[in-house]
Amino acid sequence: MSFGVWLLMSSIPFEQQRAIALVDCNNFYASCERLFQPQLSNRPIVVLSNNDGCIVARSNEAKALGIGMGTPLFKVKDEIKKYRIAVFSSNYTLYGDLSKRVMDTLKTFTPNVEVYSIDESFLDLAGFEHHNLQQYGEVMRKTVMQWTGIPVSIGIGSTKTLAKTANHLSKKSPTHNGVLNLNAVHDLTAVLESVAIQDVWGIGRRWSDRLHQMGIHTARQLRDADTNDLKKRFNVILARTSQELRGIPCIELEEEQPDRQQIISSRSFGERIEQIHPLQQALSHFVSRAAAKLRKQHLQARHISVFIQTSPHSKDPVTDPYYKNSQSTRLSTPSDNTGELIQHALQLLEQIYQPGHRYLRAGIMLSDLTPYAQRQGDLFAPVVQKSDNNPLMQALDNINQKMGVGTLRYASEGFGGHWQMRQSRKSPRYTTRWDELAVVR
DNA sequence: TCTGGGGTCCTAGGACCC
DNA sequence: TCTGGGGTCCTAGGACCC
Repeated sequence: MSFGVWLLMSSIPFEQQRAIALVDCNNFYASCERLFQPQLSNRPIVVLSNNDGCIVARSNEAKALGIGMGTPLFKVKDEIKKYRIAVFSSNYTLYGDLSKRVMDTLKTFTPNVEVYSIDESFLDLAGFEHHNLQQYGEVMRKTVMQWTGIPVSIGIGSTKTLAKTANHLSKKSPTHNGVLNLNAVHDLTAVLESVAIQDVWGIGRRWSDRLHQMGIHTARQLRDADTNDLKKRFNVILARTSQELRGIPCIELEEEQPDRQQIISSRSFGERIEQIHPLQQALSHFVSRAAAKLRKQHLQARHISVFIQTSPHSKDPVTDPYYKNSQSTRLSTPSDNTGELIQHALQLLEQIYQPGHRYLRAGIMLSDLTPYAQRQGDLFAPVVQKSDNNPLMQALDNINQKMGVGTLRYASEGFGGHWQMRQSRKSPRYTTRWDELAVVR
């Protein structure tokens, strides 16, 4: 951009304030479960992490009972009985499908949508200034509820961080009708003063502790802190957050999903594993899942790593010491071939496996990913057909897509051993399986 | 007894190059 | 005998997010 053009743009006196909305599904997993079991409408609900380990979602009733996010299930057993809390294993097939319905609904309100996570989207409302954004948000909210049955909250601000803040506030206070537009409030400073520093997007435990020590306790104080000082004492990320609170956009909307940089597949086991054989099966399974994901995105991996670990919560460090290790290797040429990647993974496992430990968790990571279309061959290796041209991988993916994940698999994955995770309270896949549809009498 | 999984970005420091 | 300085790439680790 030439200097003249820059001058011209920056001198436009009444530049339109940007408007970004953050739409967030309320207690998303709990809301999904409730949708198909309306008899639970006033009962507390919690949804568990993989392996039924800890609580990752709570309905408002469960929150009101003081059930904390991330609490291990066994610690709240009494409360669950006492208050008849409904408990579900996580059902990602169901949540993923309902998420897509919500996002599709939102896309009818503006074409510029960044799906930020399974239950959140940023919407660019530029060009909607002639609307009353408060009302527009309320219509959005009503429509999503009517079309999908999922309640959402909406926050609007001139940057992503302010939109996040608005969303946080809209949930806290019922007077906003689930929609809060910070662009329209009279005293933004007072509003930001009411937001605790740890509730600002991008400020986690560590940083909020350090900020408190520096005397910065609220969003307003972070907004007014010296940018260079923040950059020096923390890093540019925090400096950007401060700028965003000032209304200076530093984090752009990303409508196009960038290519993945890594794909991880890992799990805690249903039972502890000591032998190498079930570990081999589990890792083969993890590689299969990751490789399928890789092919779905038309990527190939150049780097693979394997990790295994015992429980960090072991009671006796002498008989049951904590052990974790990982090993990785660089492939001579990028691959998306499940069989080839399994071979590498199992070789890496040999290098780090130590007998005598009770392993709790293992996983693999594929990284250094490049699009298949841009692959570079190995000058000295025989030409191997991969991905799109590989009929075996194609057939594998096609069959598994039609008949269900895991229908066709590598023998090294075995047939379901102890390593498989516990999911004792999973609801049906109401919206994606014919044989699990809800029945109306 | 029982404590998730999958991502991103940034920085510091070492190896290496010219 | 005297032995620089600037740059890039890679990796590990730390912080964050949902």
